[in-house]
Amino acid sequence: MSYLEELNEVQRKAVTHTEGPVMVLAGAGSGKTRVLTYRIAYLLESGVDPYNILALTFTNKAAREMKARISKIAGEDMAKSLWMGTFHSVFARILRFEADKLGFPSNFTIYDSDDSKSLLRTLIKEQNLDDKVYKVNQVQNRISSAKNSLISAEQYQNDTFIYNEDLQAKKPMLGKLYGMYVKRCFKSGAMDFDDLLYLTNILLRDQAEVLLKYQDKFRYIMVDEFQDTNYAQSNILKMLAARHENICVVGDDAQSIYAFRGANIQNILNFKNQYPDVAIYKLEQNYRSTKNIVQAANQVISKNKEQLKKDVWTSNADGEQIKLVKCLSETEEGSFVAGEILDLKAKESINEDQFAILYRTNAQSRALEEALRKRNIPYRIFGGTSFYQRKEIKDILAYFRMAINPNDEEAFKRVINYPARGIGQTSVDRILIAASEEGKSQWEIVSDLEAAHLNINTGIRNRIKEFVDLIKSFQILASQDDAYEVGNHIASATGILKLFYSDKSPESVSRYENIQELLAGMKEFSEIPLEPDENPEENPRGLGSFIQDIALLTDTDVKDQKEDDQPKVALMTVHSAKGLEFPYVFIAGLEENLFPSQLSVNSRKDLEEERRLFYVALTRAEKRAYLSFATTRFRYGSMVYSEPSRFLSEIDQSLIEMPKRMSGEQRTTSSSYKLSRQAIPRKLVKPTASGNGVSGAAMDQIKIGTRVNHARFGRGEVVGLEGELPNRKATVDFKGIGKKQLLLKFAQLQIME
DNA sequence: AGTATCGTCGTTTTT
DNA sequence: CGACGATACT
Repeated sequence: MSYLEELNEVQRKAVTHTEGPVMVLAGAGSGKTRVLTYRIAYLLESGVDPYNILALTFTNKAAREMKARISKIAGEDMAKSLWMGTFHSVFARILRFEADKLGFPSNFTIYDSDDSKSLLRTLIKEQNLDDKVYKVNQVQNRISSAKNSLISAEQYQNDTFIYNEDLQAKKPMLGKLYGMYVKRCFKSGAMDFDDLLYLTNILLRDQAEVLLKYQDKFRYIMVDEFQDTNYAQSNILKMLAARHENICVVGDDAQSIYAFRGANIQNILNFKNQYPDVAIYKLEQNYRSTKNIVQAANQVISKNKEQLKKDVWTSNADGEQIKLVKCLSETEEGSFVAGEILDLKAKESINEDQFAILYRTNAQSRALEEALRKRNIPYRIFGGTSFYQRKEIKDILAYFRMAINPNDEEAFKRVINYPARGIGQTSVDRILIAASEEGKSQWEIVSDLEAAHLNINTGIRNRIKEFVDLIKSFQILASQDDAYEVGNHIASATGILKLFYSDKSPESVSRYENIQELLAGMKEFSEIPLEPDENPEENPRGLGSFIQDIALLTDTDVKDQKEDDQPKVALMTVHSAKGLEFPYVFIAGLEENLFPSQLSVNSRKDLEEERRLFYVALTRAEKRAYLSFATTRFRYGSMVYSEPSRFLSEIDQSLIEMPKRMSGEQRTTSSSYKLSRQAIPRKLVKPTASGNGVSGAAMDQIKIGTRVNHARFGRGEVVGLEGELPNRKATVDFKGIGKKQLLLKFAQLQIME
């Protein structure tokens, strides 16, 4: 086991201490991933069956990378059989096995957060609630945190404390919404992200034999980024580990940055209360950064009250001072960053992939991107709208979902009249009402039209039947063929492909390309050779497996098909930079109310999380860190003045250097900047309807040759008439505009004397 | 029925 | 400012 020699003493102890509860407190850059990897390899070499090891990571990417490294040490076969993945993906897998015990189909859909929102929007409307009071995002948050705290809808509704909270917030119906939301998801055979954790808890809590089975299976449990687990997650761990207690959690309380998502820093702070005989190893030697960076980061984090004591140090060189840059605007900030990158590339031949630009909010990326683009610096943005969230992709995925689970209400909503097949809003609403009255899903209503009490005419009835037949044909294909064949068929049979192919507008071209990219991904998926443990009967390369596979992917996991090998500057939020490292790091927008965020400055707890976030940002840097702030910045469309972030003053001045500003040293003394240049709201000049429109009675007075006036097109002469009243259409030749066809009942034409 | 325009809202952060 | 949902229009 030669790799043990690559470890320092504490690392080696953490790796070889395999029995009983272990907590590894790993400072930034202290070789945490290496410890986890080697620990798993060590277990395997000690004869532990890979099937008995569960390793949970925070991102799919981390899981993939770790698997790759274990393959190298312990062999591919071993690595393949490990249960390794994110909480969500591992427990989704288990839930599929055990779905029937919860009354769910094993091919349940996973609602992403847009699907949940859409369902909530529907429910709010159905209940005739004011959507200004019941804001979808807030409702979703409330339900999400209830689930993360393992509070069921019934408990929620019966809890007077919660009810009073909601009452005070003037939202007494939240409990009811929660209950309805759960019911509708159930009826749709759908789980949202939180359900994957919540329902796993329910499953393990209520089904003793299931719990026993997985307790026995997962004899060794390892958890990465433990500081970011929430109650639902830590409770799963507690239950699973209760039998063997071979649980090893790795984390850094100083890097806990997901409290907003329910992550509870107390999980790590209290781990030793839960397991009194826990062995704690502190990895304090940083191998990543220079002394200056480590020291600056330590100074920052020391301002936090809530933390476990740790002493991060490094034997690396002192390195350079941290560069602090003041800019006048976000544009100038972008110019500085881009200019600096060009400079370093030219003078020290540093490649683009050595740089990362980090920011607090995604909205900041725009100005930075523009600056890079202007100078032709290749870059790649992580985050933002993911490939799978694009409309054209979600639409076609909705057909895939219908083929696998037609009860999926959100998918149904998307495809019932897309592409347009003449089933209008009114008919869709009637189907929805019928479904809710009869306690069925919308699919159950339309697939048995004869039985349903639907007030719709035969024309629409037939179109619905065609739709049902179409979906049924997809279902049959999906059960037999591989994902690529079915996907290809659906793309053409629905007419979606043609829709974008025939239109040559740039958006359509790009949508067409995106669909082709999706199909290429499906092809790749379908061609993966079968594993010995996969049952061909279950069509493991079919559409169902495909959509299950991609449901939990984020954009950082998606391989960009257009990716070339050209090195690129990385742009991302600090959150998505967690776990990564770069030689040169720019942290942009270090301003009060931005970093720390405006929403966090009023509470010590939130502020401490912002500080940890800054700590994470700073500790990504290996060689050099740039901190920049702008004195003015556009926000909500108007310019605001900003103060430098308080975090900047938490670093000792001796570690900081303010380099001379690059280009044109504009003086900031000009008092003209004091004048607030508030954006003046555009005055809207409403074209007032002049005179009365032509009423029903007057419509028949319009003849060919009648001279008329139109509010927008001005004066013209009627040159043609067709159709019967009240739906008569007139062709009017407008002066200087040309002929227009207008429906008389809408056009509000004024007859000229 | 489908499109253009209007109006509102928001910004953390993501599995 | 920009995205997106609601509405107004044809």
